Amino acid sequence: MRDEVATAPLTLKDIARQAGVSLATVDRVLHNRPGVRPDTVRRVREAIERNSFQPHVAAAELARGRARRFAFVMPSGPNLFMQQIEAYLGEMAGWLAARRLSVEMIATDVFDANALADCLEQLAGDYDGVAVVALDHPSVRAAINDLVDGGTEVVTLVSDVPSSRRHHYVGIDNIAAGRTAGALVGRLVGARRGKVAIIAGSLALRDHAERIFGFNQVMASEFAGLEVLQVEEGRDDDAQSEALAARLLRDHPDMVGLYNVGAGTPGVARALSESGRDKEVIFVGHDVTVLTRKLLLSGVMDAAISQNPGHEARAAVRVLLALARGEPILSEQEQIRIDIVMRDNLP
Amino acid sequence: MRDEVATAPLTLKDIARQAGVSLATVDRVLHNRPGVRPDTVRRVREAIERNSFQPHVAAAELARGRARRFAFVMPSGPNLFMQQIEAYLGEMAGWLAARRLSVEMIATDVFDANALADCLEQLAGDYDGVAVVALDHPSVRAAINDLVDGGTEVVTLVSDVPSSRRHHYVGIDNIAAGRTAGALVGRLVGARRGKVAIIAGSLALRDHAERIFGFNQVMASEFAGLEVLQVEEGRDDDAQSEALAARLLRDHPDMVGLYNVGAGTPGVARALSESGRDKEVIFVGHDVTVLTRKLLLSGVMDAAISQNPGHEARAAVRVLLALARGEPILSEQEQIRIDIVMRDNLP
DNA sequence: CTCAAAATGAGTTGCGTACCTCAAAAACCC
DNA sequence: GGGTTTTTGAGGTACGCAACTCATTTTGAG
Repeated sequence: MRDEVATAPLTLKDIARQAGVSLATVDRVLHNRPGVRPDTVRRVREAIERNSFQPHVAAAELARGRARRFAFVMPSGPNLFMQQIEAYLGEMAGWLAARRLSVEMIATDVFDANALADCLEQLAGDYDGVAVVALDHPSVRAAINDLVDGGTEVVTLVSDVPSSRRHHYVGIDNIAAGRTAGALVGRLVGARRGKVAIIAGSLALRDHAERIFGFNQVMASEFAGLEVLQVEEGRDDDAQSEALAARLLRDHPDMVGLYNVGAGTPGVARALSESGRDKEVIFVGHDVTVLTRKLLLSGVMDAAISQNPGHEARAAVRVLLALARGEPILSEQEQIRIDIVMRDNLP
Repeated sequence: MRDEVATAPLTLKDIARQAGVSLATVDRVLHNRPGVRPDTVRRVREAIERNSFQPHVAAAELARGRARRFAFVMPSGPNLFMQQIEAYLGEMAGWLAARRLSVEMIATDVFDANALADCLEQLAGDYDGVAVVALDHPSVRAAINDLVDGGTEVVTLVSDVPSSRRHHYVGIDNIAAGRTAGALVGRLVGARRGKVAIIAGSLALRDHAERIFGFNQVMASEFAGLEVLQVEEGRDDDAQSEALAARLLRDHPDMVGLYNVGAGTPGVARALSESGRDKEVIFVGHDVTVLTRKLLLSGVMDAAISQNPGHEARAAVRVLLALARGEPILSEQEQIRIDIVMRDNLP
């Protein structure tokens, strides 16, 4: 009992013969070159459809000659998550080399919209594709659109600019991530009542704001017994976050839940441990790093919401490559899932 | 501030020149063909190392000519999970065709070790790679080893045969999955006390047994307040599982948790809903399907442990392809994660 | 009908590798 | 030293497509 799923041993020559035209004409149609009558275009297209012909990527890749260059535009500074993405790109080095792809990292101040926009503008023409950890700002949007118009493939990474004409967004739905965090805190707190604190990096960051929105949504609709405190901003900094958490714990002896929206998790965890209340306060944060790993294992942290950075790095490269080649994107594959990571399913 | 990650514009001709030999000799070394002095082999290898040369996959693929054939050996019968895998392979049709890969589905009775072994033996020589939902049995192990010896790449899918010489296992760690389920049930039950029931497909299935093992491990060590009932076997069947669940609910009014290890989740859910105790009994099962999706959304089901079937299908194909090409495997990419899926992070 | 413009055919070259043949050179044996 | 075997070189062909040239045919406008 065998069931064929896919085959395609045809070549362009076969298509040309079937369409009753020459190879040159098929080539013109395939690459949208001018000088072909609409009727002829139709005949060729039909022959391609009829045989569900797919150009042999290996042959196409070999024939085009020049290598492809991709750029990853990422925030400068000691950001662990970004370092991880870079590390994962490094692991792909062999894969990239075998496909004659080069990936270059470009660091900019991601909080400065104009600097980011300038940086993007400078890339025009030099790269076949750009992945950018974007900032949703008019000048960045314009820069992205300019790149797209110039023929560069653009994907946004981690943080989206939905209003731009970027070809793809590689990252999670942050509202859903916040909802997930909320549901976890609420459910793990259980029947107890008390207060829930939120520490974010900055409310000006789109992803943080969205997470908080989702978190509050769930808390309001499903966990009426829990009172959500005003959001505190820790600037994604360990020391600041620790101080904030310590103060919150002191001021609210009835705190039962704590959600850290951005970075600074180690600091928050320290405050929690030193208060001696790490077992009673449910603590949920984001991203699995060496540090959060330990916190999950020791039980200080109850769950981490994670967007797999390795997956994001690879997905960005794959999407850029598929776009550049004109291949369809396997959307299910490239979609970044919201991972709930607890002690027993640590990757 | 730019930082190169990977490049490789060299060709075999460059390697030949650097090593002071001809293209033919480089070719001989690269493909382990005989007739080259050890010293010459070393020189060529060094030149390859020194330049971290990577053959251009597109060129290699084009040159080898013939297409590759892969076989997926899967259980016959109306298994939703397997249908999903097949569906995802269908979605890859374009991707496969563009690479001149063919994937064929072969159905067998996966519970009959000898039938499975026979089926595998018949594939020898016809396929470049085989992915098999295996059964851990001596004759299956022998069949897998025979395939490997015959030069066929073999990966086990979903269910492993660790003692065989298969090249790779695409699936999750089922003990960890069971542990995760246990931790979820225990934590979501919260401070309450009572009984926890387990319904499995069959204790003879390796993956089910492992999940139960992990589940019990966690319950024993961390949730002493919960009494785990004896495992019931529902044969992965909806009706049987429903009857079992109904009986368990009747016999144990103090049941607070329910873990369904295999299929049959809709049946269990029906029993739970009809008992009117779906809100108080924490229900954790496996896999996200159209049906479990609804159950998660309605709240009957509290969490699903999921191994992404789309990921498994694609990973199996990618691994087989990488093995056939002699490329390294991106292990982090191909590792199947244990997904915790709750209402708010439904994919 | 004429002539220019548009459309098409026929052909070439090259991409980097696999795989093959045959001859020449080197190494080895006695 | 001669003869044999092993090792190496040189070269060719093929893979399927991209990208190009140039000649030829077809089309449409006037």
